[in-house]
Order: sequence, then structure tokens, then C-alpha cells
Amino acid sequence: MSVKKTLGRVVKSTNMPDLTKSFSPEQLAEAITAKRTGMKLTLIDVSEALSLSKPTLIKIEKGDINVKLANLLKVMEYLGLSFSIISDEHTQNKNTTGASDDDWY
Amino acid sequence: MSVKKTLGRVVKSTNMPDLTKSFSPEQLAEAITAKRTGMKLTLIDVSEALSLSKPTLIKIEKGDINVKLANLLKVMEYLGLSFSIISDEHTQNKNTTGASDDDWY
DNA sequence: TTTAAAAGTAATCTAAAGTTAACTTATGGT
DNA sequence: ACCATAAGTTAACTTTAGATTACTTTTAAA
Repeated sequence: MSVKKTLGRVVKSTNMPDLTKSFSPEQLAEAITAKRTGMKLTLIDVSEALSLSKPTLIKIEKGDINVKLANLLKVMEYLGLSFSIISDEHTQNKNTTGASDDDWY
Repeated sequence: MSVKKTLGRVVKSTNMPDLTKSFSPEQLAEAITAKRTGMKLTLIDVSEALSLSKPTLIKIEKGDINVKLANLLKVMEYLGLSFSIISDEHTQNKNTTGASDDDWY
């Protein structure tokens, strides 16, 4: 249930977030905590597995952005989380020079 | 052209990134540089606008993950970029306790 | 309601990210 | 070729995120 298919390919499930909507650092923190607890892991579990201190993990899960990107990525990768990039507006200066390979941003 | 439709709904255009695909730090760096140059901004422009040093900006645009998350977010926000979160696998431990509000991760 | 485990906080110290400033190497225009 | 501007590098110094340790608080079983 709740998994919609289109032409045999999974497109969306009701419990999935809208990937076109940008996430705030707080939401990212919430997602990390939720994923970790969902996997029944304690902070110490993650701490030992990644050689990161508990205070640092707590900062990350509190949404504190004064952390090293490398540490955040380590945690996300360990928990099976990744990110995608969104270019906020669609009001770009559509260049005169024809569309190149990666002119979406 | 290049816009594929499935059951009448736009799914993808070649110039748009697949938001369901996770981005690597290198790709993020590329996107930042591309967006900045597309906006005709120099590193010094951004540096002065955000009170960030040039070496730090270069680290960010080189894909160096040993940077403060806060600095990366500052740059992204200034350029109109944001991120969304992806839960990598579909092999979650579908909890016995019924699906809650945000159990997608 | 104890009690143990997990979460969270605080202080100190160290490793490293960030700044500044000067320099070198592209890049593009005239 | 020349010149100006942007990009990138390097070194010395400053700032701060992260580790450690110990402590406090919360949570949830027994």
C-alpha cells in the first residue's frame, strides 16, 4: 500500500518527502535522528562506528550548522542518507548561448 | 524536446538534475561554481558579500569537505541553491508499529 | 520507584578550519 | 605580445570545532 507505480516504476509513496522541496538544517537533523533511532542505534553506537565524539553527534542532531561537513556526511552515509541539490528559482538568466550540458542551475 | 512525459505528467527534462539521485560533494562543488559564474560573480564578489575568505570559497568549489557546514550553506543560500534529503535504500525495517508521519527514512 | 542505559551538558585542551596578506598562475580582452 | 582581472596557492597567525572526561538529566524497563 501507499506505493504508487507508473509504467511499472515506483514513483512515490505517501510517506516519502517531496524531493523538490528544500530542507532546512533542522529538518536534516530530524531526519538523521529519525533514521538512527529507526535503525535502533544509539549515539554511542554511531560514535564508535564512525570514530566521532558524542558531543559532535549531538550537535549534528540538534541542527547546529557549526560542524564540519565531512562529519555530517560521514553520519549521513552511515545511516543511508544522501542529498540532492535544488536550484531555487526558475528565473535564471537563460543564457543566450544555447543550453549546455549542465545549465540547469 | 527532451521533456519526457509519463501518463501526461512531466517527469524529467534533460537539463534538470534527477532529484532522486544523490549528489557527491564534487557535484555540489561543480553546481556552486556553475551557478556563481552563471550569475557573473567572482570569488571576490561572493567573498565580500558573505565575509568569507577566498581560500575558503576555493575549498568549497574544489569539493573539499573539510569546511564548516555553515559556510557552505551561506554560499548555497546566496547563490540560490538548496538541498533535499534522500533515504538511500528501500530496504528499511518496515516497522511493526504502523507507518507514522515521517517514517520514510 | 529504583535502576540502568541513553541523551544531553560543561570544561579543558588540541587539532585543524579559517583569515590575512602576499604571491603565482591562468584567462580574456585590446 | 601586453595588461588587467580572476583564480588559485602558500605561509604565519587566529579562531574554533572536535575529543576527552566527567557530570547531569531524561527515558524506559524491571
